[in-house]
Amino acid sequence: MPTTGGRNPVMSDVAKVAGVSHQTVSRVVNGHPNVREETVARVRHAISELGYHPNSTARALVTRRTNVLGALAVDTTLFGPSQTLAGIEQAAREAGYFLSIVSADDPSPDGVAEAMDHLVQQSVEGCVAIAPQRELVHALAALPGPRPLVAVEGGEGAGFPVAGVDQEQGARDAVRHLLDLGHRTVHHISGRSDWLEAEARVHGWREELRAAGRTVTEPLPGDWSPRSGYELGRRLAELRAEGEEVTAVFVANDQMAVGVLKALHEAGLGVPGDVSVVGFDDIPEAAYLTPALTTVAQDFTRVGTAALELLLGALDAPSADAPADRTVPAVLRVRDSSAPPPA
Amino acid sequence: MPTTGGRNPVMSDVAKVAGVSHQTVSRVVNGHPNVREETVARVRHAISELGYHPNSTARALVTRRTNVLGALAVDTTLFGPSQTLAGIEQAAREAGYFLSIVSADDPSPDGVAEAMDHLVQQSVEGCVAIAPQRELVHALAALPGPRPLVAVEGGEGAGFPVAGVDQEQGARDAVRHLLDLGHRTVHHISGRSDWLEAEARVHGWREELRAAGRTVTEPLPGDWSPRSGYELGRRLAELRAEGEEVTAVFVANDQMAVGVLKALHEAGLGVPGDVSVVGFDDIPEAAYLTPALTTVAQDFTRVGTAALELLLGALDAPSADAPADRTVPAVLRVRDSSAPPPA
DNA sequence: GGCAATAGTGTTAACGTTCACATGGCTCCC
DNA sequence: GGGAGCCATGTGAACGTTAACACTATTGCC
Repeated sequence: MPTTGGRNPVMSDVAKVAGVSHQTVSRVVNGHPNVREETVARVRHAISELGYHPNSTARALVTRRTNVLGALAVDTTLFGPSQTLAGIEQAAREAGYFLSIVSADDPSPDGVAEAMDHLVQQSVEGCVAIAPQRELVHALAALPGPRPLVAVEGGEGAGFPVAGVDQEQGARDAVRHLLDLGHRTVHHISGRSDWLEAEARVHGWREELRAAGRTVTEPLPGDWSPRSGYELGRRLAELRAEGEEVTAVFVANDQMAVGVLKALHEAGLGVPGDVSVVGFDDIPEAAYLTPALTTVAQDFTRVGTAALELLLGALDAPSADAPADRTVPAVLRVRDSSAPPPA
Repeated sequence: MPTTGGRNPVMSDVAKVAGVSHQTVSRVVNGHPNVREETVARVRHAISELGYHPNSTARALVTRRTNVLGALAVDTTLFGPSQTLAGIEQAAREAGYFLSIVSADDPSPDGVAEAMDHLVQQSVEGCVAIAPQRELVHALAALPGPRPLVAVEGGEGAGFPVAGVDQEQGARDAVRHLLDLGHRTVHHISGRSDWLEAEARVHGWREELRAAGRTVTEPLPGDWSPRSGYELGRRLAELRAEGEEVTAVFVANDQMAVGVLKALHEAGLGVPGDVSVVGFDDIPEAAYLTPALTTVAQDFTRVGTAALELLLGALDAPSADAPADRTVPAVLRVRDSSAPPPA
């Protein structure tokens, strides 16, 4: 049993054992065609005997390909981003890439710059950024960060391809559903105003109401948290107590919807008897809330996969052609929290 | 303005511009002390003029340090793992390491082997594995994967250090809280039986009841999902209808607790009036459920940080001394879903 | 004033791969 | 029978960095 004296075995060790040149070992390792079958076998044997595995660093140095992609993540405490990240990881691995992640808790230009610098230092070949905030997208576009870059939920016109769910269509579907049930208008509790998704949902909601010629109320500004949902749910109950017609509310995410349900319940309002509630995201708990929440599902895994496809496309064709975007449809899941308005 | 003709600038380009040797550039880049201040300035200027940044691959090749740590993640759809991952990432970055993640959707030996191989190929310097399942821990221990390795929530005796929350203490606190309220015994809805955390919570629950001399009922086996919580919640209601004394239930995670609340509500049982419910995890929604859920909070970020500290320790002192573990306390958060039993 | 230590810099050789090219030996075909 | 072409293999030079050592001034000290 040959050994390499404590040292990790390298190609020339294998070569010596197999009685060939290091180059032939390289050919075997990389599946090059023109190697005699018997030689391949001898090299393979030497490899397993020594426990050799190729040094990716040396390979990367000479090929100028690190095989590493970067991912910028924000707020992975939220359901969406963490799911998307999982989708990206899976797709990256399938494509034979490694994925290095860095999170920017802080969407300020400085925070993003630091995070991106971390990726550049690592010589990533490309990067996908989960960039739900307007400020972050701008910081990203201005920065000399890693390229190519694709964004998730980044909004158009940023100068790089974007993959995301059709937020506006999802919002319109939610509103249409409520109008179809007979509600005269739909209130809205919105997400953090600096998030593009929040904005798109507000826009979809408003446009669908406008198209139907309904009253458009002022959206109640939340911050995605259950707490803010709870507070705005109370506000909604107050409005109703003051005589405003509040029979349906479209809440910008499920976490806030949880808070809304609690607030309405505490105010003695039945859901969906008095008020219908529709959320967004379809978190795993949604179907098991009381009442089961009608919501708009986003296929985050598909978004992650789509983002990676865009990135791989950009890597294959480094031409500076117009960035094509990829949009995944949102789908409404009707459950028990929406019903016709009280008679 | 000097350029390098399309090529990425390398050290010798900087050296030429600054009128020094490449070695001096290296010294400046690495903050070596013995360089004249004026030279440093000249080199720095050349660096920014050329937009040079050091090639991490070449550096890694010669120093034999990749500066990359690996993380094996399972089921990042769950709240705990995704939070922990975020904690690990943050700690890794602060320590100057890159983090490469790989997820094993499949805890079988093959799936783990493949995931680990991916990390080995990348020459990670160490690895932290989020290994909540018994099978996974064993696969990990048997595998010739990356070393050093630390596990999160892996249970002891696996042969590598483990960081985790004190599940058993958390479970005992939950049970004690319910007993203190006056309940004669506490039922338990458990997590997936192949998860070590599930087992530890069952154990803590059982021991606390035993220590108090109370009846220990058969745990109802769930799978962490809201759906299973719902189904077992119905089962619980049935048991009660059949005359069994069911006044308190300790549910192994909050997601299942959501389902339990729904099932009890549908069965016409009040929480906490008829039945008290205590969860585990303290997901963001917990405080805004109806009623606000009493639960046991886990500080996942701290667990991630602790795991990374263990890993860094192992990297510094590669001696094969006994692996020390790190345990983070769980803390009970009393809210509205627990109260004294009905009179 | 001389000798050792030290600050500042340069030269050369690794690190472990892949790439480009060279070298034989063989087959094929006119 | 002799060159064109292919197969199987080897040789040497990259890739861009850091480590080791060598070298020259300068300083400190008796």
